[in-house]
Amino acid sequence: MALFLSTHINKIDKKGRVSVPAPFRAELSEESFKGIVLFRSNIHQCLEGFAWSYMQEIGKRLDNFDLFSSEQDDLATSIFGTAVQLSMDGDGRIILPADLIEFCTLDDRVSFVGMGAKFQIWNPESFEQRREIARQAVQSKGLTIPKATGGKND
Amino acid sequence: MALFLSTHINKIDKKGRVSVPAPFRAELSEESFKGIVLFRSNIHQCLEGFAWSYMQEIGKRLDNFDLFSSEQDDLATSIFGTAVQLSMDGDGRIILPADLIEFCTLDDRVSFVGMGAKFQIWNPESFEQRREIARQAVQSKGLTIPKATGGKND
DNA sequence: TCTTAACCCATGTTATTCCATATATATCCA
DNA sequence: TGGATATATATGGAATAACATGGGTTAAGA
Repeated sequence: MALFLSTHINKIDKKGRVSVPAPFRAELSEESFKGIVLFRSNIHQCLEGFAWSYMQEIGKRLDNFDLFSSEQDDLATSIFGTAVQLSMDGDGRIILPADLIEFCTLDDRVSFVGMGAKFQIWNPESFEQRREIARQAVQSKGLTIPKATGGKND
Repeated sequence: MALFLSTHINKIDKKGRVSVPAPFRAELSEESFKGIVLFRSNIHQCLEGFAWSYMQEIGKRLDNFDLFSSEQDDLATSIFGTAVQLSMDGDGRIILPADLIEFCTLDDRVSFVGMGAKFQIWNPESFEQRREIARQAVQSKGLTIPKATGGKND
């Protein structure tokens, strides 16, 4: 499984292109589709990015719902219907669609934030505030990572 | 299996032709029949679109009902009875039959909405409302993607 | 004959590919 | 250790290809 780490800030050129950070590209190199899948976060004013195989996994799980059930329909609409698949050029760049740039009010620079299996794309200034809020939440609530459960992924 | 992603808005020309989005065409390229199957949604004012091979999957699932049961009969009628098989021209366009255009009150533009294994065809304005309703349903009902269950697809 | 669908080609726009360069990091040799 | 040389990365721009769309022409069917 891909593991995205650290925060990288890159520039958007006037054609809307951004370099995907090289360490992220390395994580994606084993994928059959060498590109990323983005969609709007429901919580923050940012984008969530995944590897293609992760979307296939979600697709399989959605198959566990009855076809045409309202649950399946709602989830598929809000997940697959709003996702965008972006391929990379030979230099590891993607083109951010205008509506997504607008959604997270990006200017000329973006932060790629590693979140483990996924990553987020932020306006660098917005992310600095978000980082501080997250840090305080972890501290005040005493949040910790749950222990391994011996599940299927071990 | 084909995986349809994202929402693409295309135009209907005065001859009734619409381009199937190129990424969708790519997903269909491995099919023996390079075209799509459409039928009326039972839930929404939209069309359900599938690759030919997935119609066979639907047939299999219908077998889980008792043959001659009223449920089986109703579903088979509304799905297979109304389905139309549309082939694409050399430029990847289909011609939407007039009764289907009327059913989802399409004007001059259509939204192709990726839903994973299937896709939907909407009037773009109607779909924007539908998208928002789906988003709220996912949030308010707390819908999540189920964990893999070790079913037949693993 | 008239209508409709299939086929072919043209065009503007957008995305992709290719190449060039600057900067930073890593490597190597003295 | 220090300096010179490679390598990787990010970024900019130009050439090329793909795509959606429009129109015309032919073939088929009622």
